[in-house]
Amino acid sequence: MPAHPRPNSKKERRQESEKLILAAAEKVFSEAGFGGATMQLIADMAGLPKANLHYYFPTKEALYRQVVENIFQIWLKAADVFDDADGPAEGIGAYIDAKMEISRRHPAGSKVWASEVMHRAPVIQDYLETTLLQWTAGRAAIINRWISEGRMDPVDPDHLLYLLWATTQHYADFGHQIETLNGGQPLSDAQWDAAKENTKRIILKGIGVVDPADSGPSGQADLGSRTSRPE
Amino acid sequence: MPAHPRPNSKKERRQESEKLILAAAEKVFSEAGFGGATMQLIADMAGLPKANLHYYFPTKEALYRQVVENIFQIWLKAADVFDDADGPAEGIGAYIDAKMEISRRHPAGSKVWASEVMHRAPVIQDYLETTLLQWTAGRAAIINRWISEGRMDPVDPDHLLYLLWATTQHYADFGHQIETLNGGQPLSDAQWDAAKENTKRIILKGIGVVDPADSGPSGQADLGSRTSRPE
DNA sequence: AATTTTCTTGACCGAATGGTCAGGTTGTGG
DNA sequence: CCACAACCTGACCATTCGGTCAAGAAAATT
Repeated sequence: MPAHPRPNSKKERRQESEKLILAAAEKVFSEAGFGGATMQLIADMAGLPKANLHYYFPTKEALYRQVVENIFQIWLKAADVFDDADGPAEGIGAYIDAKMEISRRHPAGSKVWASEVMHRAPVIQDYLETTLLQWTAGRAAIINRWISEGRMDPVDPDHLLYLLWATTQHYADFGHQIETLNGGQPLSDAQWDAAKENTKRIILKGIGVVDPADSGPSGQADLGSRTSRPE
Repeated sequence: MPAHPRPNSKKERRQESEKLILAAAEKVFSEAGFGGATMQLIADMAGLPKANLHYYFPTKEALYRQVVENIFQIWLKAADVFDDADGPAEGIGAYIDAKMEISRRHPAGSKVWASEVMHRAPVIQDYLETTLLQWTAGRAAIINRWISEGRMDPVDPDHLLYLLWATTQHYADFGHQIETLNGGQPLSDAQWDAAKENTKRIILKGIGVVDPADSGPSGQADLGSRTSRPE
């Protein structure tokens, strides 16, 4: 038992290999879909022989499942900003920011998740029925409380959540389409900020949130707004 | 030359067969993705021998391309309501209705389209760069005109379109997730109406559209469905 | 050093896939 | 009725796929 974990300890190497494989798998699955992805392609992208993949992940499905579960965790974690908020302006605004950031930083994972759900969630249906169902109910309760407190319009919480999910996820899943319509260029930092601000402004105004701290100066469409980065 | 085209004329049978195959293909592609779909599966679902598929569509890709192009046409056609409108309330409202209806009536096609774009549009990239680009520019011009006329807030037209696409498409692509969160039941007619009304109300209000003719029953959101789960 | 455990990998396998083709059937125009 | 074209399909093929395995290499443990 080494007092100082050397850079090449057994466990570390295992974790590094798994991480390497998972990263390659996420990319390949996102680009080709589960059916179109091949273990050979993933192996090549990870720079490992195919048989080595099967040492760490016994089957293609096991590897895929791990990729999906990883992105699901990231997805759920973005909810923290929702819970810790004092009101709808802060909570929903920060949630939009957080989910937009996920679309920006994890486009591959977002696509894998979208693909999984689109194909009737063959491997994470249980998560949908348990974790996600509870999560949604909890957030709907928060929204309903805000509504009853008169801090926002009476909207259906479920459909509001769908609206948030759809809009933010769109920037990842349809990123290629957006890029094409943007002259073939990926969105710049300023454009990402503009996307966030536009989305937040429209939705927050749309649900009747009037927060002096966030209502913006006279509703300009200008993209000079700054972005708050939660840690 | 038969004066009256009999029900089994050559051309009619051909069109019927193609239609049958395309319907089966759309379903299989949407459920399994391009890579996961097999010609055998499509053949079984169409009730035809596999070799027959290859008579009408030489390759899997040709069949897939046809499916994608078909849904793209439906997609584009929904734009008509946008063009014919007198103002943002009518135009955008009707566009949301039309696209929601597509998500409802053509969920399989919508998923195929989403999947195609998600995978970097391998077969319809040219459509994105030509038809869709022009379409988008034209609608952005309309929106900008409405803005300059003071009929809505100054929002970025592109991001507004993304918001519309995302929200409406979500009800098809993530229909399975919505269904799971709805207690495993598909959305009822009333729930679809609620989804439409919620979406329209939030977005139209969010972009500052105030049209007395379209502000719904009794101005303030009466919104029949507080909870979307029927008891 | 000896031994046990963990890791690595080229070679291989049965199954499935997209696609082909030859030969047969059916409809059609003359 | 004939001849031609269009249509249909069971059998077949080359390739690729996910997965296995045995034999070795590299650590960890004793």
